[in-house]
Amino acid sequence: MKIGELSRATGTNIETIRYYERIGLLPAPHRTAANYRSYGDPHRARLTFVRHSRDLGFTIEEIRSLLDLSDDPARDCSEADRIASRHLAQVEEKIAQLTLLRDELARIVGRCRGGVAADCRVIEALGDHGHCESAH
Amino acid sequence: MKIGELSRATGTNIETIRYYERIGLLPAPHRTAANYRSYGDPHRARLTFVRHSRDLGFTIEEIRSLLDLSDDPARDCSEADRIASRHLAQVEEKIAQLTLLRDELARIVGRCRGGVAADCRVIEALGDHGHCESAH
DNA sequence: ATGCACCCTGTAGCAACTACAGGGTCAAGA
DNA sequence: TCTTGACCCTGTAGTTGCTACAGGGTGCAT
Repeated sequence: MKIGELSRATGTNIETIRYYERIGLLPAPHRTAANYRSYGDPHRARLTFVRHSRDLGFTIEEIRSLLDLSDDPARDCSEADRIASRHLAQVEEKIAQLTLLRDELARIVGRCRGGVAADCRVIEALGDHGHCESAH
Repeated sequence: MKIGELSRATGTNIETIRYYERIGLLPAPHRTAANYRSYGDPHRARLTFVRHSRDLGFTIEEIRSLLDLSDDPARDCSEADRIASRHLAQVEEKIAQLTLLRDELARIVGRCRGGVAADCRVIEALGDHGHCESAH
């Protein structure tokens, strides 16, 4: 299939597909006589893997490691588990951070009573960390 | 005070301070005879505002708007409230997204039973969105 | 006078794309 | 046959919010 079809089949921007090829995440496909890229099912599967992993927040480098792993079926699976577990921990930490941040923001937003900027509690709170209830 | 002192006083990297000046977020300070930047308390307050807002996840452009607002004390505070509320909504959406993602990751990680990559459930799950329980 | 901490400008790098500019290819319709 | 339009190509530059140099100047203490 041509790049446009692969793009539609995987929900990936054409520029992004070419970008993945350039950084070596996807192998260079065959070319037609007109120099068009021509993909097969293995390419589609690999790109699906990449997109799904990106959707789950894995970095390109993590995905590279995971792909290396799946390219070599004899290798130990524990590395994949380690990468995914570390990522899970990072996501959990991010959630915790954002939750603190949300609480702080909610407190700030809740203080607005209208009026002019000179008396604005939102602006005041942003200018003074001392108003905050938690570290962030 | 010199840039190093301002840096220590606000916990901001020196390069970042110069960057903020370059993009017009902080006004250019006076210079000493030796061409050193020389800051006063208003600069420090403004930088504190910026850093605090960044810590809370506001973008540079949002901060620019908030600063414009606080520079003009006669203006209506509702715009500040609107910016902060919208940001709060974004943070809440991000938390919701990450929570879905965490659940998906936890499911994937939980499936690893060791063994070789050929049988790896982690890698299998990444390659096939069909295993997922929710959209992401 | 010499070492050292500090300051200056300007540019390039990071992640992970995205958006052109400027061109080539191909099939369908007038 | 010509032309229109959709598609493809390469290469480069932009995005966000910094961070990290390189290569130089300044100021104070020993």
